[in-house]
Amino acid sequence: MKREHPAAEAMPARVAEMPTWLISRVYAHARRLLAEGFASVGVRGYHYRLLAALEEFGPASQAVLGRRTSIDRSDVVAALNDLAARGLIQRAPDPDDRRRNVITITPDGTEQLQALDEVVAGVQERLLAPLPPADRTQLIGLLTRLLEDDSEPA
Amino acid sequence: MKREHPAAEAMPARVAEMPTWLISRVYAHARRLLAEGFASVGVRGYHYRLLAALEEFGPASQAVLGRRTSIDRSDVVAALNDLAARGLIQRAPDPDDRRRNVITITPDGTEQLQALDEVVAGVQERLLAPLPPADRTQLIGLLTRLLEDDSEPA
DNA sequence: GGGTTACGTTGGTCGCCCCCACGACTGCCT
DNA sequence: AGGCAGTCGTGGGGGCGACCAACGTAACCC
Repeated sequence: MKREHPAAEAMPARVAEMPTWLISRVYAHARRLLAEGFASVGVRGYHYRLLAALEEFGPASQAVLGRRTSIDRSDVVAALNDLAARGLIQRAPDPDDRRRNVITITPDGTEQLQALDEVVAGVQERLLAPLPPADRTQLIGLLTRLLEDDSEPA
Repeated sequence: MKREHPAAEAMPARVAEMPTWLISRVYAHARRLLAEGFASVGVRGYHYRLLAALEEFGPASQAVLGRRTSIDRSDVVAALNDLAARGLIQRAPDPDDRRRNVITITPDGTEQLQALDEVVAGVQERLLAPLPPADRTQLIGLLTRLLEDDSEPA
């Protein structure tokens, strides 16, 4: 009955309360939860983000998608290949700019996305479970502020 | 003058405020800062964690080190190889248990660790820069609570 | 028209996390 | 004493997320 993970033991003190460490732990936890949820549908984070961007902003070029989702151009290609292979998106050359592809989400894609939305919502809930609503907004606010000042003013 | 990163553009709304997303962004940010800091010394997160564990708890077997730092046994081997090659740690067979190696941090290792400690402290500062002290403790508290209830009570 | 910029794509790297299998060895239990 | 369970070090593999370099094509702008 003692399966569990290798057993945590004790972490070096200087690390235990280090924000970067806490972040990475929470990240690992979140990623795990997401992976669990996505696994059932055979999908990864990249796929979800791309589908979401497509559904919210409509058809777009791969480069734009990449910028919107913070995914590298290269990785967008691969992820879209996967999605196209499953018929969740459609790739067509842009008549107005022959360098581009216009990516469109298909009905199947929209459907899949809705299912994923529920999965993701469940994950948020599971992740934040230990916090009462007020603290959740607090946390979201704090995290957001960490990112706002991200760009170096220099 | 606007080379920057690809340029953020706009994120899908359903994702933008999603805790898992914020976490992953903050994590990416933190990781970058750490990587920058560590790069100058040619060291990675694993190395730092191991050195810290050695300095705080004293010599230990590789398995114990792995448990203390949450690093997989396999990865501990590789990281220790690196550290040993630089003379920052020393590997010796344990006379009391011939399955084990006893890992000891060398004076050079301690020295290196101190340098790294400063680097890491600087990174924490840079990461939390947008937040006043009160909010920093708030954040740390919230993150910690997300982790506490991590293990399923079952 | 010629230089610069943007696009899609290929093909890598790296950090971190994780699993499996093996041989060597210990420890415990009977 | 003998045997089985469990540990330890090690090597192998894989996966995900982020990132970078380079190319050929096409558009842009002066």
